[in-house]
Amino acid sequence: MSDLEGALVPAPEFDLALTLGSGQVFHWMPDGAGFLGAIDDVLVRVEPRDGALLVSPGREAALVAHYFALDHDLAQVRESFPANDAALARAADACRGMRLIRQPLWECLATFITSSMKQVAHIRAISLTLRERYGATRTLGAATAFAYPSAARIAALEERDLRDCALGYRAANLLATARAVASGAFSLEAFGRLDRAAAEAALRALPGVGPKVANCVLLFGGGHLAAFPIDVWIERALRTLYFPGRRRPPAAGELRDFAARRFGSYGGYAQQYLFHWMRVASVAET
DNA sequence: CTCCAGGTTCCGG
DNA sequence: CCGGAACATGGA
Repeated sequence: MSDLEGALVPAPEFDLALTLGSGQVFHWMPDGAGFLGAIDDVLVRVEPRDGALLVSPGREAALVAHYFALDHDLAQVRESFPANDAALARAADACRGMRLIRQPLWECLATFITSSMKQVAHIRAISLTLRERYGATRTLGAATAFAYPSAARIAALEERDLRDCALGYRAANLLATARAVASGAFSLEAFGRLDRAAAEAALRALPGVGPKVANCVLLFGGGHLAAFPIDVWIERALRTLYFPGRRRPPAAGELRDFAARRFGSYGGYAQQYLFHWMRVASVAET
């Protein structure tokens, strides 16, 4: 860490550690009182400083502010939630300062393809291995880290190479999707102009992308804040909070429709709060 | 050893 | 549309 002070970016109501630890993104490393990580191709160090974010010297403050979505109006997010939902209000309270960051689309898509049936620690390990082996090296002062490998880079590999990164059956899916992106069959630029339904359909056509991963990409990489990924934790949360004591638990379709109706245009935030709330509660039990 | 993890796909009702 | 089973890997 340098003694040279970098730019100070205003960051009210922002909890950096909570945001980076909430299962949205998997490559940031703790570094003293801050974190070190790549934003797309740029290695950055950020550290909370009394309502602001200290950004490593020479790095664009605007890049950081955009990535961490410091412009999201969290009060408006909370106000959009159902007024009588005490559980959600409690979860939102426990997650004060958590933001839904804007991830580069390709690395978000690729990372969540590798995330299926994996614990967060495993997802982090896979991301790190892929970056170390196939990503571009980036330095910041004495620190070194790696960008996520491009779609073209992964497309040039063989399935064997990816299995060697502990991807298991996900290797074929990541490879085929990388090739679809590299060839232009799936256009990352065109994706940004699609509405939510069209964007979800385009994602679902990719191998290894089902409803859950598609919604993670819509939410974390596509800026669709109404997207509502339903994983095992959220399923558990919805069942226990909103369908208690039901003989046969609601099926996937019913849960999806329920969430869309109940949580509205900032459903993604509701989802992230509930997700984190459930996981913290689970850790507290054990 | 068994169980499960921010699921997807394919198959038979 | 729905429930089941297979699919790799590693930590608890």
